[in-house]
Amino acid sequence: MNNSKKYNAKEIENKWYQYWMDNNYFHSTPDDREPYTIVIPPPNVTGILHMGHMLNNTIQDILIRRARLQGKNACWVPGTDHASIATEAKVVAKLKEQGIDKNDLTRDEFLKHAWDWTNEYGGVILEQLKKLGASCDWDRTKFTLDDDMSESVIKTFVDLYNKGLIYRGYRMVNWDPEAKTTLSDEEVEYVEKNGKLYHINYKIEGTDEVLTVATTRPETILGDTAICINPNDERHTHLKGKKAIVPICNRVIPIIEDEYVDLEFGTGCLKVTPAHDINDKALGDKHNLEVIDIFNEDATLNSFGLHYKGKDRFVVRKEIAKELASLGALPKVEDYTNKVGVSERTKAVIEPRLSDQWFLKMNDLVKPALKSVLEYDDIKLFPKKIESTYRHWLENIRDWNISRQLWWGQQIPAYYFGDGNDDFVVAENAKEALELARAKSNNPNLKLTDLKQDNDALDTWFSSWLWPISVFDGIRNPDNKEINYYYPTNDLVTGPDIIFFWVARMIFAGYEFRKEKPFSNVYFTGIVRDKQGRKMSKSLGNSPDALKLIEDYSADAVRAGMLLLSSGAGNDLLFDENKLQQGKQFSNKIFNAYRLVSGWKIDDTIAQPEENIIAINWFEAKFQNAFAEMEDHFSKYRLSDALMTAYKLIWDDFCSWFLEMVKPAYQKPIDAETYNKVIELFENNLKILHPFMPFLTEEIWHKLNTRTKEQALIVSNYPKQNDFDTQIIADFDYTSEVITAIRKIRKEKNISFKDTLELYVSNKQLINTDFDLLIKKLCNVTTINATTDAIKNALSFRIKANEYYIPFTENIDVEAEKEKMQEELNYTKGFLKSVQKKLSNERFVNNAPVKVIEIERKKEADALEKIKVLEDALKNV
RNA sequence: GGGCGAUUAGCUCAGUUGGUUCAGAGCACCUCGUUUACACCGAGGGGGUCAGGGGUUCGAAUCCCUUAUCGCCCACCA
Repeated sequence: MNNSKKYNAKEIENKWYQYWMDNNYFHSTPDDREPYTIVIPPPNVTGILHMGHMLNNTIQDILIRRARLQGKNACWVPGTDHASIATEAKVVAKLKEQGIDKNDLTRDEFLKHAWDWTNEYGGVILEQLKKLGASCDWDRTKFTLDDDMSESVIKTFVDLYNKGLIYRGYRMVNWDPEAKTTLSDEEVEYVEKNGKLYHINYKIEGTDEVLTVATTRPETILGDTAICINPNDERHTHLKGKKAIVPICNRVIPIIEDEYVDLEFGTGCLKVTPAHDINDKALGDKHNLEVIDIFNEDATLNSFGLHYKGKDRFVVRKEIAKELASLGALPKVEDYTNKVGVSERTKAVIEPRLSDQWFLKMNDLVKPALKSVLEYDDIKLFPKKIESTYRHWLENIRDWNISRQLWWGQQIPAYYFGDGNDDFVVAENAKEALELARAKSNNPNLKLTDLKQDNDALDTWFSSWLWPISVFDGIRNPDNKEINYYYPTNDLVTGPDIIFFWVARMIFAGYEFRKEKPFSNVYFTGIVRDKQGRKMSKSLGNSPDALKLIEDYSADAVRAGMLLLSSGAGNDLLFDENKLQQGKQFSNKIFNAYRLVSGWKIDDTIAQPEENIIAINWFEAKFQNAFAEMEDHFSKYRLSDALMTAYKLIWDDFCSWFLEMVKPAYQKPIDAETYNKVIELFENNLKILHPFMPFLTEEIWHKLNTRTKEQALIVSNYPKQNDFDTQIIADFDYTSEVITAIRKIRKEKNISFKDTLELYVSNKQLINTDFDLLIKKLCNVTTINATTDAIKNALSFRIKANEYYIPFTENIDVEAEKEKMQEELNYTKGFLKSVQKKLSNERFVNNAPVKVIEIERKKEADALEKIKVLEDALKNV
């Protein structure tokens, strides 16, 4: 027996993880069992474990371990994401430190650096997940840039292109000047920024008059190609048909009219810069305006910027304001806050920019995804309220810009063979492209070297949206055994922040490429915040080191602690280390329960005491009750409630009640029958706790299980759900109240536990008499006798509405007790009055259900009885 | 600007169809206790006008209206 009173997790956790791996318990291959599949939301390959990952992966591991115990073929596919823009930015930054400029490298040279980086630092997070206990099938680890994954992506692109769903277009897109790439709408976030609203005067050609427009981006005047007024604006009627002169560049531009202009905002005049604003572009298209792009790709000004050429837009903004002021063209500058779009990754301010990009048409893809979630309930979202967000996005979806001006990712499989807009083909490889190009160009002499592949890479999410299919090779080999077995997967556990980036798009991909949903349930975790409710972030320094927490508290404690913190799906959780401490204490409690049991001497010659039989029957029912409750929680994805149920079952019912009831007297042996049952019940507790705290439970399982009926807990069988005796639970609840009441009397009256008390009961029919034995054992009452009138009328403590009596011992302050009885009497009378008032209300009696009225009548009768007894007792004192 | 959600004990949260069990749980707190698993323990206990106001009903934490505060998502107002 281990003499340490404390559970030492460290060595134990490493030992068991190794043991599970050595025995291949995480590995899954298709067989005739029911599959249960989860694909991990692949973390960024260069990422490290943070609190969000811990929560998210703990939940997945709980689900997968439970399924494994249920006898399903559990398969959890791990992997990482190449995260094109984030990783490329990191690599570029690292090269810069070494004095290397990305622009000086060829694509291949750059990719070599990126791969070196990935191979060196990538995948660390997967090792960290092992520390957490994640039981992923590591043999299946995937990376979104693996050859087979990339092939699937390219095949998909070609397929969608051939279906006419992918097109190339010259559009206004979100431009990240720092990463020098476009972004999808989802990659842009809007932040409130304090800026200025500049009022700028434009001269009217041929007059001395000026008109004033307001703008937050004065540098863009150099790209102005019109001024727009509202035709209904009487202030500006005289301007119709005239022309304005842009200050500084002195370009003459038309004054156009459009009802789009808001009469209320600013001066009622709008400058139109079609190259740099999406609305202006629309106006420009409508009125056939010239498009003047004044920016380079890094948002410095180009030659249209005149003497500002080469300067950054924000520098120019300040300088041009000065110049305008000196020209007398800046009548007013006011403070102004507005929402500015920034890159989700680089935080650079986005510029709307016109360029050639690839787009995926969304309208048709959305249709089945809307129906499956919102109409057929084929895919369930937890929490359900997230469905309205989902619906809103899908109903307002716009085409997806899938091209990125990056190298780290799948290169777009479009090959150009000429300078015309349409001089390109799309194919899975260059050889196929050549054939297509020859046909399309009617030039059989085209050579491979005449083809130039598109420089752009695909959006990362264009590979991750295939994840549940591609990890089973279902794109390249749609009929393979694995995809048919594991797909659709069961549960997806992810953060709500990527519902559009990823979750919705996987649903699109599922229906488009497999004609079937990718998963049945989506569990959205909340955001992990600090105690003050702030988001955890590097800059605030409020994010604890995940690995250090595992080190300090053990993986089990961290897992349990995170879950204890957690509320339902979708709710944020406020991280508090005390909860991890609670998890650790729980580990220790269980460990000590093991120590107790393991110290018992077994004697198979002694008969099983009656009270042990009743205790066992009770706990068996109690266990089934809790187990059913847990299963119900699981069915609703209320994992923290499920854990809490197990926590209370083990700590309160098993340790505090059950073990105390069957515990043999000091240095006395325990009968073999009881002992074996205790072990079995202990093991059942370990089974239901295992998904939450896998290491501790595996450790104790092996210590307890010397009968080698099952090898390892992780692959043992979950308890069976049985009908259970609810009466015994109710009887015990009643008994425990009696026990608590007796303990309370002892405490209040300072009666030592060593002093034996006499207990009398007025109505033996009330309870299962077997429980009397437990009362005796746990309360040190020698005899339980039926009351006599003499006892009833004597001074005594009354328990449970006068059903039990303990005669006063000599040390009792009789007057104080009398006073208490009087108080209780008064309260009861008041209570009776309120009940009777209710019962005398005709409308209540006429309208309320019979059941409710009966309850009130019983309350009345009970109160009357209680009053009578109290009055009698007081009289006799 | 539009949509969604929240507000219940000191803290974090449960409360499914309005009616014993509805005012709860865990933690924290208070008191007592070192009894032969565990003080990371045991036993006992206190604590809430269910955000404010109004309404429907015999009856409301629960349904309706309204006010306040907070959060999230979406949106091109220069």
